Order: sequence, then C-alpha cells, then structure tokens
Amino acid sequence: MGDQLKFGALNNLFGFHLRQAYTPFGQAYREAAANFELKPSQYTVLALIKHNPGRRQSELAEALNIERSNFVPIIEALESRGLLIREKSREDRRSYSIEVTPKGKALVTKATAPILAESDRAAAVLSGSEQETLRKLLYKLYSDKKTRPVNASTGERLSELRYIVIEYNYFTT
Amino acid sequence: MGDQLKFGALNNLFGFHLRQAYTPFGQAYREAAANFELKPSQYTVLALIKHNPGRRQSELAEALNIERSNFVPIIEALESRGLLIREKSREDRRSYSIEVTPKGKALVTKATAPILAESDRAAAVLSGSEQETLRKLLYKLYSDKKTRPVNASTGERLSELRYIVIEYNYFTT
DNA sequence: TATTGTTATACTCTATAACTATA
DNA sequence: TATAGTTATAGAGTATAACAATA
Repeated sequence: MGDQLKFGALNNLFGFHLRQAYTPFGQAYREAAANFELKPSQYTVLALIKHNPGRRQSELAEALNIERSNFVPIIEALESRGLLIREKSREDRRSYSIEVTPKGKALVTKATAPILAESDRAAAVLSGSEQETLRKLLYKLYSDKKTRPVNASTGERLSELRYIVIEYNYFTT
Repeated sequence: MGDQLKFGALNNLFGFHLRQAYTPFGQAYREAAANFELKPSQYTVLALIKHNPGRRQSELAEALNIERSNFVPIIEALESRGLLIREKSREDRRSYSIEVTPKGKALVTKATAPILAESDRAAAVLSGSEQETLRKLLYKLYSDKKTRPVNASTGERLSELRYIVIEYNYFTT
C-alpha cells in the first residue's frame, strides 16, 4: 500500500533535501536535549559559549544564524537558571561579555555525550567517511556568505554570517 | 572585533550542521515562493502532488515528513485557491484522492524556474559534483528509517518515512 | 479495533520594526 | 549616525491528543 513517490522538481531543491534530512535529526536532538531541561537552541548556545567565553551576544547570534532579537530569550532563560553570566563590557558598555558558569559547564559536559550518541545513531546509515564528507560539504555551504539571500533593495546580504573555525582539517580533500 | 569562533562539541552534531545549512536555503526558498503567494510548504506539497496524482493525504504527508494534522491546513489553503481538488476515494471512503488542477499545474510550472534558480545561486559555492554528492548523502540519510527517533515506550520508530524514488542514479558512486 | 482525515492547542523557531543606551 | 541589546508581535513549522466516519 503506497508505492513510492517521485520528487520531480523537488529533486533539484537543496532547501527541500536539507529540510527532509534535518527533520529527524531535529526530533532526535530535541528529545535528547529535553532530558536535561534544554531546548536544542539552548544546548547549542550554551555549548558555543562554553567554547568561546567572553564574546558579545551579537557575535554569538550571528555565528548561529539567529536574529539578535531572538537570541535574547535564549540567553535570559540560561542566565536565570545560573548556567551563564553576563557582564557589562568595560571597553564598550553597550555590550555584554558572556561566560558559562561552572554549573553550566557541568551541564554541557553531562548532556553532550547522550546528545552526540543520539546524533550518531541517526547518522549511522552513513559510513564514517561519508559522514566526514557530508560535514565538509555542509560546512562549505553555510560558511560562504554568497549562500545568503540578497536584499532586493540594497543588494546586501541579509545578514552576515561570521566565518567560523572548524577544528578539523575540512578542506584538504 | 569578531575573531572566528570554535564549534567544539557542536562539530559532531549533524543536527547542528543541517540546521545551519538549512537556514539560508529556507530563507531563499521562502522569498522565492512568496513571489507566487506560496509558502515553502505549499509549493512543496503542490509540486509533490503534481508529480504523484491520486494519492491519499497521509501518503503525501508521510513522504514529506509532515504530521497528518499539520497537513490539513496546507491542503485546505491550496484547495480554496483552486490549485488542487480532493475526491472521496471509491475504494476507501475514509480517504481522499488528490490531484492538482490545471491552474495549479500552471502555477507550479511558473514558480519552479525562479525557485530553482534561487536554490542554485545559494548552492553555487559547491561544484556540480559536490552538489551531486551532497544530494546523494542527504537522500541516503533521510530515506533510511533508522534515522528516525525511537519511541521510548514502544520501541517503534515515531513515524514511518515512506521510501521515495529518486529519478537520478544516486547510488552508483 | 485500527485508520483517515479533522479540530484544537501549545510549543519552537523565525522575521520585522521600533525603542534605549551607548558609541 | 551607527551599533548592542531589548521589546513586542506576527508568522511558519511542529507535536500531541482526541474526535467522527469508515474500515
């Protein structure tokens, strides 16, 4: 019941394939993070700040491709739980310098293994080298500013994506 | 001012990379579809039905990884604009058989080229063979049922993803 | 009993504009 | 004037439970 369907024009739409692939990972991510009272966005932000202490909110938000305005409630939720602290920057008193507290670090440490395990399980259909290739191609895709849509009136990219260092040797194919 | 950031543990989270890559494509998709008064989900559904006439809603929803309940308003919006028609199935009077109207077909035909052009522009940082590899890996990832999360109580996959035929020769690496 | 489609509801993420305080 | 962070609000997608009609 229910033969296979054809994608037709959708085959050539990367947005479609990316969403199809993201959906199950997002579900797995959400369930794994929920065990630690964290939304995916909250775990992501906490982990990013842990690895990059002392950054401004807007730097962090841009790196994650999240609007600054949407970043505020994420930070607030984490701060109110004592998982991170904000300090007015001395150099620029408009901005905050953010760090993860010991409690926050402990939570990231505790949550990371099961979250990665769930991700690995979902990705297990791909071999190790296929996973490496996929990561490499995805990173290449989203780290390039040309990927971003253009504002029709100004011709500017809608928001700049800060380049982010990948620890691995991604581009030595 | 804005050195590069490190991803740390996020590097190994496919859900993270997929979301990062999806975000700009989703924006581009949304803007391109909006020129035809269509949300991305609506264009996707319309294109899928055009290529697979006469299917039941639940088949289509499962193929797109959309909950049946969330599929209803998408179908209703398209039907109310005269872009598709539903008919009670004779074999199973619980279900509907769905087809795209001539008006709907014309809209898909008109919208497809600019939507694909926007996708191609966003993907242009990858070479043709890299794009082919990426598509292949993404399809392999989401077409496998093992990718889906498991229901903790029953041990069942949360929802079955119907296998979908890709017209291209994806698996002849 | 199970499935198809539906309704209702809540949650997560995203987009946009306007405001404040600092620069 | 411009930027960092904030507030408010709307939109889009997703998840869950329960229901009627039909199998």
